[in-house]
Amino acid sequence: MPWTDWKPLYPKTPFTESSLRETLDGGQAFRWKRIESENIWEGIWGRDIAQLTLAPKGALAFRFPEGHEGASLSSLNNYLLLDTDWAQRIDQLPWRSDPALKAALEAQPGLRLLNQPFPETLLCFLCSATKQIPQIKIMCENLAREIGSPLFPKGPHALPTWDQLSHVSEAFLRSLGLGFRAKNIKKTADLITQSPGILETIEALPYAEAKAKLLEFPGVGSKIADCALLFGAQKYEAFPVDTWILKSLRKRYGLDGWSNAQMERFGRVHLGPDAGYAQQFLFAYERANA
DNA sequence: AGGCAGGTGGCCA
DNA sequence: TGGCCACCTGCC
Repeated sequence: MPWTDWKPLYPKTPFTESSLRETLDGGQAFRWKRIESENIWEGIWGRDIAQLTLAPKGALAFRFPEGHEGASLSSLNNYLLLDTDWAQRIDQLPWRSDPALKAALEAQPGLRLLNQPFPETLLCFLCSATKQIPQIKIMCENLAREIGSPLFPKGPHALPTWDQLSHVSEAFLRSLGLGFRAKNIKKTADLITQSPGILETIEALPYAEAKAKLLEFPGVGSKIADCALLFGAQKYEAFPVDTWILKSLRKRYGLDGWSNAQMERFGRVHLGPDAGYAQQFLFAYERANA
């Protein structure tokens, strides 16, 4: 596949090699891969595809497949949230009074959140239950290849839409390696297609109401709902509590014996309106030190 | 070979 | 609310 020439992008907050990797391939998104032996990342979101690489001074360079540049640049800018002042957001977090958070922030300078399409974020995280990142990526890849539409003739595939998912059987989803997640995805697809516009509605709702609606979908519990809202709907109050955050809060904050619900509440109360952003640092930090 | 993994939901006290 | 368990599948 021929690509255009590299062009520069200047994010308000600079990247590093490590923050680029952690942002694209650290568990927020599941469709980025590193091109062999080169420091190039290739990723697909919605109906767009791009390659990225680090440029001098924390800038990025990007390119698109030749002939498919279309509206991609504004989409890329929006996806990567290049105009967001992440340093300013970090400064608002309570790191001054929280040594554990301070250490996590300093370990991953340049880490940021992505702004992924909401419907596919929900799908990816429905796949994520009790799976590790490499396995989740394989499931997403299978879904895209077998059910999703090609981005352009002979091109790679987008993740399937919920409408496309509603047209396949649970057995077929199981054949893609989804296991018990197949039933949840199938049922969720049926519910979504029965209520046209429901995901757009949910995405536009305030955090608490959006979460309550998401919890009505089978297979979507508190953690998956928070991931979909944080990574796919820019609800930064969302504080997904997974096994890593559980470990982090137990070990570094001394919250032994707390329930997941209590942990969630602690995160949102202690870390504030950008709790989800802080969560991403704690998550990366805990995983790096595993 | 058997246990465990970015969880959820059902059941029981 | 809290504890316990089944649930697919693949990897260590």
